[in-house]
Amino acid sequence: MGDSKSLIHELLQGLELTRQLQLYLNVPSSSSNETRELLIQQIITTFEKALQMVNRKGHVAESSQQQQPARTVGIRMLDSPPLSCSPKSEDSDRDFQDHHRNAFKKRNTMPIRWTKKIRVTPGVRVEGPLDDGYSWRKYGQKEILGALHPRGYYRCSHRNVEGCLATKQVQRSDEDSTVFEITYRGNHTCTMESNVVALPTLNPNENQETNVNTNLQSMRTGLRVQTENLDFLDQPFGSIFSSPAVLESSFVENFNSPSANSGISQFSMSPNSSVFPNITTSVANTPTTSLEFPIDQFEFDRHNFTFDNSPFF
DNA sequence: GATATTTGACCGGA
DNA sequence: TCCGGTCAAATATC
Repeated sequence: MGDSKSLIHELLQGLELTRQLQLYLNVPSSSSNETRELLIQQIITTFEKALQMVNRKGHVAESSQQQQPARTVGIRMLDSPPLSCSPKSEDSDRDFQDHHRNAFKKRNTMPIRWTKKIRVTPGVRVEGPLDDGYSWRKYGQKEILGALHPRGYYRCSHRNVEGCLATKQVQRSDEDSTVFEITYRGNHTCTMESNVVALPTLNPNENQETNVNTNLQSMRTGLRVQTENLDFLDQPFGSIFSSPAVLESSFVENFNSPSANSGISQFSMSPNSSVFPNITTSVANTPTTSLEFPIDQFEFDRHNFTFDNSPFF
């Protein structure tokens, strides 16, 4: 029963992605090129998932008594960009807005959730604002049982203005204190483009480094990548593309330097210290990133930095 | 004064 | 009942 629904959902998602791709084929720009590739990737992934479901269904039918190992697809999705986001989720978001007060008092069970890991390595200072392009406001911090470090809770700054319900949680890894795990929840429904640093690509496998580098260079040159055409970001699948391919820094300051606030953020981050250039950028619209970090180097953990969804799933 | 952060209290799912 | 997630008042910063 649930499998059939999921299957239909995946197929519908593939259909929707295909339509979006069709739209993007009419948008001649470099950023949309990357978006197209991303869409293609998503479409492939979606149909792979659908096939997996079909296979699993068949397998279950063949041996109905055999226990399935904890829904591997579902687990994957938990840590993935919100491909699990369904057409239904738009209604869900609306519901959240209608009843957001009640809804957010409850444990956030939003299915749109994905995690990434970021390693912060002391040593080399790189300057520049590097966040996920959104403005976050911290609304809570909590000690987590069994965790050495508290978990920070952030919500989109535009929540009040536009009712954007995106949230994220940031927690420092117990095993490696230089690693932060960031869990994103919900889609950004805000249209504050000024805060959106282009995140057009999301290939977590081979392009991650290049993409981030590209984004950094875009920021470095003061370019702002147009997001006007990324209307689908507000759509159920949107967060797939708004998911942070770029590492953010806002959490670091809250864990390391809660007071410094210069308006210029300076920090380092590179998958390879020799790859990433130093960056200095003013980020007036991203107050949470406008800090000078004590952390000298901000480094992609190329092994840990993952959407855990290779390739997305 | 406006805005952001901190932190203790509360709520509710598991 | 526990504990993660959120609220909201107090506080800090600009």
